[in-house]
Amino acid sequence: MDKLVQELVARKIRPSIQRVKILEYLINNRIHPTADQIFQHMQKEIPTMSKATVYNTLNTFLSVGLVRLLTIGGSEARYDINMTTHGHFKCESCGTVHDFTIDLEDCELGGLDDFTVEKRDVHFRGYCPRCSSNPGRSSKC
Amino acid sequence: MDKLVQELVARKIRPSIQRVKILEYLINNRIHPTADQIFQHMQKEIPTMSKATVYNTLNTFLSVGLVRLLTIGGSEARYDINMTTHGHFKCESCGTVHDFTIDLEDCELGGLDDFTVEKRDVHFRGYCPRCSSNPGRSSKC
DNA sequence: TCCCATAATAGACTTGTTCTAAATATATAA
DNA sequence: TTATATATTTAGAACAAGTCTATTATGGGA
Repeated sequence: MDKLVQELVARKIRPSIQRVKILEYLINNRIHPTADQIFQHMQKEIPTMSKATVYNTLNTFLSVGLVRLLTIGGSEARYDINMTTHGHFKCESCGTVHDFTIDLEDCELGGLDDFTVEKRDVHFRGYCPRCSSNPGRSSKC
Repeated sequence: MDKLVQELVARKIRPSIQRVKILEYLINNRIHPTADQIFQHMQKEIPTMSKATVYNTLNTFLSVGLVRLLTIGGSEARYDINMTTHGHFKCESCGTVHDFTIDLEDCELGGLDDFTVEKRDVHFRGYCPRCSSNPGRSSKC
């Protein structure tokens, strides 16, 4: 818990109970959760927490580089506390998001002369091992 | 025009006026438009066209692989009629989306054994040449 | 302890997209 | 042709994700 508080203080974020709990959830649940998943979970811990607080907190975390925002596919914003370089794979059957390693430095690129590239995202989609071997099912992995 | 009709018929899509006009727009305006941009434009050609028709048509095109859906960054779905392999760069200043070439075959990947990969998207963000050389401006490129 | 700034809350609001039911258009079979 | 079935379009309601606003709560420093 202390570690979490320090993580926030180091980034000049006041460690309110709400923020610490959300950070704790992100660290312990590396499932690239949506804001709503976080909100649902928080209701168990702090029943009075509002959705706006979840969004405020996530936006604060984003602005200091504590989490990254993923937008794979449709209408879902997902939050990832793993800030190392990696790609994301989303299963089209069960919806889970998995990390994979990728080194874009190896890649031949063309057409980006004079562009200033600041962020690189790689999103793959398809079927995870579990859904690949169980075609037809579309429940939770 | 005939070519457009054939393009649709070849994919077993009935070539209604609305569909042909939307296809024509996508082919002639390779700006990765949003549904709303398409809708705005269509109002000039077919003033009675409803937004639902724009979405219906785009979803039909998506389902037969005539366009691809891009979701770079936030709340904007964009449609791309260029189905060749390429990456997308979005300028964080002016919002335009640019294509670039990339060959993911060259890339070292790890952690995707047993995954069935069907779609690969590469999204870069940063500043386009114009905005890079005009820091501060955030209007149209 | 009292202030002041910051943060949290509830709910209204906005935006993008889908859904629904009715009207219209098109294709097919008699 | 005409009748009938099917597909498409339309307008607006419904929905969902996220933001905004006004109010209340919190917590650190004089």
